[in-house]
Amino acid sequence: MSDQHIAVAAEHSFTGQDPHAVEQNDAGNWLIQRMHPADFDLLRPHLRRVPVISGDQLAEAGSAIETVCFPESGVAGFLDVLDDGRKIAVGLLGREGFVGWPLLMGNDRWPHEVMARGRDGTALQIDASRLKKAVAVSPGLGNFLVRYASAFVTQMSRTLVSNLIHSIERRTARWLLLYHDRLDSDELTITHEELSIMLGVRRASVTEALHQLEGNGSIRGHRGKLVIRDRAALVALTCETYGQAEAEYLRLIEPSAAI
Amino acid sequence: MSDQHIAVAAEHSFTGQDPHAVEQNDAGNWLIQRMHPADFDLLRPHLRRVPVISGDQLAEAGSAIETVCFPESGVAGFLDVLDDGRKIAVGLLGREGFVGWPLLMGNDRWPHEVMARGRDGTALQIDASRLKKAVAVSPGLGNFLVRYASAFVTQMSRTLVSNLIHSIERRTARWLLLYHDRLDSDELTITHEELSIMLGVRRASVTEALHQLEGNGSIRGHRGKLVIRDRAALVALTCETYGQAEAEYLRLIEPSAAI
DNA sequence: GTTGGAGCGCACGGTACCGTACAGAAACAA
DNA sequence: TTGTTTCTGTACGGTACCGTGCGCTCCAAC
Repeated sequence: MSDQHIAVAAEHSFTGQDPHAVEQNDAGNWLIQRMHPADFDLLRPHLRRVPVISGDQLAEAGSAIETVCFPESGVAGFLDVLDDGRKIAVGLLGREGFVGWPLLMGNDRWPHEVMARGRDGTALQIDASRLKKAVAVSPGLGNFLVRYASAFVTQMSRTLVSNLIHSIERRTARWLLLYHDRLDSDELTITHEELSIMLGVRRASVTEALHQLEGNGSIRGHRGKLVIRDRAALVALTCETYGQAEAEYLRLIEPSAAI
Repeated sequence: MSDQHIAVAAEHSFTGQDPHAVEQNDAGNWLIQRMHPADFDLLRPHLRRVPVISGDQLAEAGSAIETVCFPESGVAGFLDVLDDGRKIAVGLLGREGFVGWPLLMGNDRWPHEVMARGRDGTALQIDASRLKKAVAVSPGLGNFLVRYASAFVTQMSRTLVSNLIHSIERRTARWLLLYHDRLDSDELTITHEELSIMLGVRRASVTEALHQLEGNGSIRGHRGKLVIRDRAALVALTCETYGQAEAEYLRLIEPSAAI
């Protein structure tokens, strides 16, 4: 967040460059890190590091996509918003992706609400119009970014399956893994209430599920916090709904080859 | 299917053109119809009309995308395949879309199994490599096609929500609407068994749900067939999980404007 | 220290599903 | 006709959820 922002700026001030400039090697976002350097050069003049506070609304369902951001820490929950105001989580995104993939699919409006979660941190932000121009110049960049969208859709698909066939305990295990993957710490800052929204169930059901997970030693719960103690046990509980989407991400993003 | 194929070929034989050539106006697929004529010209030499029989496997999860097809009749169910062989439906596609949208998202492998359903009919098929070349020549075509992918993802998202918050009766109503939209007739050829796969529930639960729908007069059931008698009643049952994705399709596809 | 709120534990009856199973009815083949 | 398969109706006990509500505990604010 702000402190970090200042720290990063200071770190580079001695180079004589714009102190606000973002460099590819110090970017905390995996897509920024792994994109072709020439593509990064297209984006760099327009990238700015901004603070992201847990609870921030990064996008409003139905409104125009004006800025896109590449998280460097924390997570972003994608929520489908119903007419009655209820919100159901359809996916989770962190520093491995970017908030704005619908733009790369030709959509100029947010299909979901996006909420910052997990921890306060930073993101690299760019105006949607700038990104579109860069993609027009470099089709390879567009292809690279839309491959992430493909990976996210796979995650959505697995979430759908998990919701349909698994108990709340298993679904909770899966969601904790999605969180854990995207944060640096084994200690997750999350309440039962928030998990219940993500899973689309009662808060009390989450409490019960977490007790079961505590029972077999895979997690420890404190007030507003959860500590991951046995990841393997969690993975085992998710059966096949965790891992495939993550492998798909690596397959699609790791190689810089275009289709 | 084959009969229709021959009929279409005969219809054009007197023009002196290649009897197998596909014309934009007589294509039954909405995307083919609505794409820019110049883009259609890029595809035309490589398009072929092929029969599609209900039950055909159009794609195998995990295998390479070699051909892409634009259905002219019937529907295609997208299924996530689990390690134990169980299959869960994540979406439905018909003549309004195309089987192969993952390719336009930079993915060279099928993320799902795709099964032809509903009725026998035809599709316009093209080799994936040919389509990629056409998209490389015309970015506008790529943008147009990937916008359909965006609409499909919205449908997936609503399916996820529907599975999470609605009773089997409501989810059945929604699925019947998705079918009905993509077929010409009020009479749907579908068994309880098949619906149960699509909804991820017991076959007996579907039977029960259909009886409820018959009870309020919205459908009539026969052996292997269902007749839609009151669409509005079905729509009402789906609450907000039907309609939004369909509106999104029109918003993204109707105008030929690029972003 | 007191107060207030947020987070959590727990309990109640209710119900919408589940897995399984079996038999009748319709379509089809020989 | 007879058999065979497919589709449908129905039943059973079991359970994993649900909506609701209430009270405890921790923590922060004052």
